[in-house]
Amino acid sequence: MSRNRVTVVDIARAAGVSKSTVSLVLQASPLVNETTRARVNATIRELGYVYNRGAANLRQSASSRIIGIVVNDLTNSFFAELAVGMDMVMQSAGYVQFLSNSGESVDRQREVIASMREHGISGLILSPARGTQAADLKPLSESGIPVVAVVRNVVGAKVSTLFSDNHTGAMEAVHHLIALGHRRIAFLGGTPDTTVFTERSQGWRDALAQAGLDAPEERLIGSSASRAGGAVAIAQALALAEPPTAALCFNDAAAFGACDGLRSKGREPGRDFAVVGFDDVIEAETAVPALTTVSVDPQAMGRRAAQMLLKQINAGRVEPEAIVSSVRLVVRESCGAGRTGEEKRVSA
Amino acid sequence: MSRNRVTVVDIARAAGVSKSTVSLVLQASPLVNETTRARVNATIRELGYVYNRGAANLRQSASSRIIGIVVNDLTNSFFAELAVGMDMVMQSAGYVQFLSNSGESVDRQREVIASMREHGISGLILSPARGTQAADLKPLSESGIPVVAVVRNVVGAKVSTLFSDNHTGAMEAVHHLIALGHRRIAFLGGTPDTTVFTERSQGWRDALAQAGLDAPEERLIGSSASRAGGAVAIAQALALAEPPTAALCFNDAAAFGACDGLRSKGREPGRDFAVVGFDDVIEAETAVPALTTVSVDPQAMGRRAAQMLLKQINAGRVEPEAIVSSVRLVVRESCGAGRTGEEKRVSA
DNA sequence: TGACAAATTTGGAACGATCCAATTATCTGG
DNA sequence: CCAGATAATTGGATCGTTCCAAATTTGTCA
Repeated sequence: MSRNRVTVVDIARAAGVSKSTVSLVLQASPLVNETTRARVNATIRELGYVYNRGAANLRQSASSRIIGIVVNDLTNSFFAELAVGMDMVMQSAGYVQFLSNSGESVDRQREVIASMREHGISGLILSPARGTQAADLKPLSESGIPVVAVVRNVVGAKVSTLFSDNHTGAMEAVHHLIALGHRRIAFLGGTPDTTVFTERSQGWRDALAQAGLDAPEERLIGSSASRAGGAVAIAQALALAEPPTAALCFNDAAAFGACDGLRSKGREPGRDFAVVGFDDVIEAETAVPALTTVSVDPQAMGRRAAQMLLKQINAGRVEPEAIVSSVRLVVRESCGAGRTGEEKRVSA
Repeated sequence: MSRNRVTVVDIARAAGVSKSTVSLVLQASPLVNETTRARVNATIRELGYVYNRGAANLRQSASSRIIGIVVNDLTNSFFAELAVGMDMVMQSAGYVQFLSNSGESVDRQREVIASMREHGISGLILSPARGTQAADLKPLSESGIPVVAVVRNVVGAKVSTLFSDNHTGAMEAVHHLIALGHRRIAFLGGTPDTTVFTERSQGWRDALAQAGLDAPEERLIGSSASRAGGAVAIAQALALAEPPTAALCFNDAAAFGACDGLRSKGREPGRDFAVVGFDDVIEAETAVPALTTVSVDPQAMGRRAAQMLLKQINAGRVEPEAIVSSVRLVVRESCGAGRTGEEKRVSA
């Protein structure tokens, strides 16, 4: 067994003060005399004392300085960047995170959240697995633990939310493609069971309708929201009687897959077919051709979500707010618009 | 404030037993009578009791069931997959992880580890930031907390290690390129300040030497280990007086970048130039062309690291072991070898 | 029925920090 | 040199659980 740990009492004894004084020093209280503080701090270093946050958290007042983050797929770089953004903010706020992957399983998500709760998280950021019910989050909000839902919605849950403006983003992208002269524009990738899909595909439909163009359902081709899924979807699109000449993809991964699929059919994305993605993950900028995409800036979104949560934790009371973060179309090469040059610095 | 939480005492009162009995029920002790157990469990559910692990951990015996994971770059999918593998094992072992990003900063790494220690982790898996000293891990091992270093080494530290067999993997890749008829083979990407780089580049050198071929230093072109870095490196390689016809890249990200760079110079990877990566991240299989790469299987490596750590935690004493996990060359399209067909299922 | 064993249950003292009220040391000005 | 204020320090109770030794209930058998 590890040797018995050093506690405040040990420090107190060694420094010749009471444990109360040591506690005050630990909290950097102004009440304690400078020389005493120095002596205690020296002893702390000398004995290799490690603060035991668990013990401190026992008093019902204090916050645990732990938050939970649950995402559905860390291997998707969108979520990885989201997590990194959260990590940054939390780290500098002196928090530490439990970070887990639900892998789209509500059961695992439930287990993980329960476990985090036992460990005393003071807040949770959740990118809900498909099929998450409001009831799954009920216990959290009932015990006053703030929750921020990101990316996807949980209908009926009284939690804060942070989504990107999917509808507007999709519309902008489609408008851009129309302006470039395209008339048959497809929507590729994604599964229809998320609000994100609904919003993005509706944006596609609405933009086309606004321009007086057709949005036949055969041009809305779902698939898994991955690189592989994008490849499958583009193949299906090209096989149509009236194949599209451009596509808005559900996300960047699907867009990359669409580019792959085009190449394997001997077509060059950006020249023979316009591809637009959604999210603006890091590789979008350096890929060849650089991906035109609707920038969601997942890292910034992560930071924002973390700030929302911290605000609620500090406020001490749960006051759900709903924020829709705006998006902007970043025009690069894959849509066939003139390359701006500004994006070329990397490969130069 | 949140309403005052439900404790064992509340359960005890409501169920008409003592808190000790409730505690026994919580630990599923066989000592307690069946009917009593049922009654207590019912009360627990009824009152919405949440176990307070922090309080339990106060008794010096118990393990916290928390481990820490620190990686240097979560946005790199190699590390994301590594983390997911660990998450899987930890989740089913009933553990929960603190997961943080050091972003290659030893200072942040130190802070994060210190914070995790205050929260009472019972083990740590670390993919060390560049420049990590053995002294940084000393306090951990001294207090008996097992540490597993993955991917990179920390010289002089008494911790368990899990690396991939970088030297052999690099040699295999180069042998393959030689067998395909290449004579001028470059090594692209990566920075020389990690053991991983040393091992992989040495494998490149040794394989060439074994075949009686030259390994001039000008063909060893370092750069950041990223997509952008790979693009820079290949540009430099093509500008040489005697440009190489093939390259082993430091990792898959650099290899993708090299492909990008080739294309922007009008050369098709796999046809005009052979590219081999290292790691075998998920996209390697679905990219076009599919990337020939040395498979490290990061997710499996993550699972293995987690198992090593759990073993040590359960053993109760720190007994460092060093494991080198074997790698294998996965031949796909980017090296110009005939496509096997087996890899084509996705885009079909 | 009583003696003894086995099965259950139970107070109370930990664990390591915080916080309050109370105490002691130090300073100030008349 | 002392009253009164201020500064600094300090016991002890407390948080929610576990664990031990001891107490109580139940069961068995002569």
